[in-house]
Amino acid sequence: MRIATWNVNSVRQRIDHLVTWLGDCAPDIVCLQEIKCVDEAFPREAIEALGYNVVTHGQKTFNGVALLSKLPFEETTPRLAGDDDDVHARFLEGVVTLKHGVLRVACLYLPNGNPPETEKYPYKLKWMSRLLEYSKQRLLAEEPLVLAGDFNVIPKAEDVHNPAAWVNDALFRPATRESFQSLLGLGLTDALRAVNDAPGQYTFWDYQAGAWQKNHGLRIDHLLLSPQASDRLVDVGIDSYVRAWEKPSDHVPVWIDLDLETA
DNA sequence: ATGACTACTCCCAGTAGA
Repeated sequence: MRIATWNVNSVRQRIDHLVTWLGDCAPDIVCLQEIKCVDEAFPREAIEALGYNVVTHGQKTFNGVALLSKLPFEETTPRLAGDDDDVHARFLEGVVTLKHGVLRVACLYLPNGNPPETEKYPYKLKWMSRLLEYSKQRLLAEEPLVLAGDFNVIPKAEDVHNPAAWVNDALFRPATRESFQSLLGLGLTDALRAVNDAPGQYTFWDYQAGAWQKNHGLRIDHLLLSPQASDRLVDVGIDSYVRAWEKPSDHVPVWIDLDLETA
């Protein structure tokens, strides 16, 4: 069972890349972020033609998330609980049936939070505390659970080329990193770090200033696993090669292989 | 470094991203 996450930075701009990569990677479930379109504008036919079920939670211009799955969805739920006034399309949960029980996958696009002296940063921290509460509740079920997406969090200094330049950035501020650590404190496992402790495992390179060519990247796209999922973790990969394609997203796909039997 | 890219939008200069 391969589960992937990718911030595509506009699915309509990236549909050719997405179709090619789906063929290369052959994931069973995919979490997409920043689709940047309403549900009706999502290019679902091209993806359904590859055998995927498609569920979107879109928004005009900004944000927007989608789930693709070769297994049928038992249920899908948009929006993260805890703030009825939050209209950003940043969260979509899907449940699929396994041979024994279910697998729950939450696709998330966590707020960026910059500039940190504006209301954007408190919004980010509140969103993270809502995610913490969601995770606490879901972990009580003791089921395979995957939180996958663009977290906009640099967890540690080894996850950014020049950490000193990022100390006051919303992606790397102490309060941001502490909130991410509290997720791990609940018993969630950072999948990449479970198999690879090397520095520089980047998932994002800015478009500006030759960041890709200089390998000035960030690790901000993550898959967090409940104990029932991390027990089944076999492999993790970062498909950084797509960043070298023409007109790429600034993020690249990250995937995990879980040894789970399907029905 | 006032910067750099890319994508969006009541169409095109302003906003957002990270």
